Amino acid sequence: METRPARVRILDAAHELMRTVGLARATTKEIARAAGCSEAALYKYFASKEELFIQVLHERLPRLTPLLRALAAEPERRTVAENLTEIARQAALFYEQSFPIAASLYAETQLKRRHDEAMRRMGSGPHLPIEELDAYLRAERSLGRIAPGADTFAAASLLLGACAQRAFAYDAADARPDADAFAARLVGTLLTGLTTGGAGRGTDIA
Amino acid sequence: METRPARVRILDAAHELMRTVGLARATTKEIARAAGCSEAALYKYFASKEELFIQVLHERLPRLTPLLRALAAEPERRTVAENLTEIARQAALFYEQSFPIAASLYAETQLKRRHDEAMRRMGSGPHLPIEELDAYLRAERSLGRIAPGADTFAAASLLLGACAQRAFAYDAADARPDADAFAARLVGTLLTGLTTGGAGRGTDIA
DNA sequence: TGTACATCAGTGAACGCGCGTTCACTGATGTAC
DNA sequence: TGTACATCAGTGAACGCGCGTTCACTGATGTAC
Repeated sequence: METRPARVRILDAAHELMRTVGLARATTKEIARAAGCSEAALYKYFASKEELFIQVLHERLPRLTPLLRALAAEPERRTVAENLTEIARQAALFYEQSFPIAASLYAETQLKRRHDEAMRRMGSGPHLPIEELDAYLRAERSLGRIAPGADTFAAASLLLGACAQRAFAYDAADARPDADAFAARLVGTLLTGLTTGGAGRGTDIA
Repeated sequence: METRPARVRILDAAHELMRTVGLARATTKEIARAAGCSEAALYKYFASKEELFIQVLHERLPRLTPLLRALAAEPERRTVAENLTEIARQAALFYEQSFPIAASLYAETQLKRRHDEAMRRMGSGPHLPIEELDAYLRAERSLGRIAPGADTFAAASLLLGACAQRAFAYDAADARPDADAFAARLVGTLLTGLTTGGAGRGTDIA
């Protein structure tokens, strides 16, 4: 016997189906079956199927913001390399989870536009992590822990971009790089640069 | 009066609709209307709608490979910074074009799996540009034009990741960074690193 | 040249199916007296 | 305590619609004699 409230079960079922079979095949019939209720019950909790999907996007996708804000507020608890490696690791996992669902919005331009606008009203959106990492890096620069001329926006774009791309570049090949090692290597290269030093292969960063 | 062959018109129409209204609303009726033929005509050229989409993916999406192969074969025609900036610029435009359609496959897991497998058989896929850029960078390392200890794979992931993310991070905010300036800033930061120098703000790289 | 037939690109109209959504309803629980 | 009514979470069955696909067909062009 299922004890969680029906609304929660429906959201979870929809989320799971969006991940596994994709937005297009996440039908009301399948969602109801997975949630253990009737199709009609969906409409007691959500005005429409589109409304249900919007709620899944709001309530079920993870956020990167808490970590980034926390580090920007107190950068000095750890070294720059440690902070950045933790960010990259979490970002890699974040995108791995959220990317497939976020990407599938491109198949439904109209739904995507609704979602984009809702994001904009909340001051949120997929560019936010970049801005927040940028803010963290500016804080580090003020502290003199990275070079005074460092381009913090470019660096934020590079690091988060690599983590995001990891989510989709490797699932045709199904050999995604391990998140920990990947994070360490990215940070090593980002800190040192390609022209200088021979800092080398990631594992000696941590 | 339309003179191009019907097959070409159908592929173009499907491509255009996939970009504009999305995979889910690119119906046979709309494709036929845009191509200026009947729905029945689609089935004279393609076995099914899914087959048509697969062909669009094969025949209409641009490729990054030619540029990357050419630079890997003859790196010394220009400086490393110039080569990388050109790569980043082209990659930014490449992802801007191909990303929305590629992403929408996540809504149709089954179609995506078919496409992924076709890619794998051809030895292609979204991880290929990373490998090719990696190969180019190894060539540069052999020539001594970048540091001997440089992590070429991490660098390739950073640069292309940022270009790919640019394609989707900014279309909710609809204020995408200009491709040229963005490319220059990324390369500047990637070459110098965050800890060293004060190379600064991109424009003085080109 | 004319005629009979073959080929070919393409169509209009229909088909069945699965979808999101709605409607009238039910059975369990709570409440007033 | 018993009874009459109200509320509430949820349902089975049906609805109309739009979809991908198919079928029998057409009219134009090519070809053999």
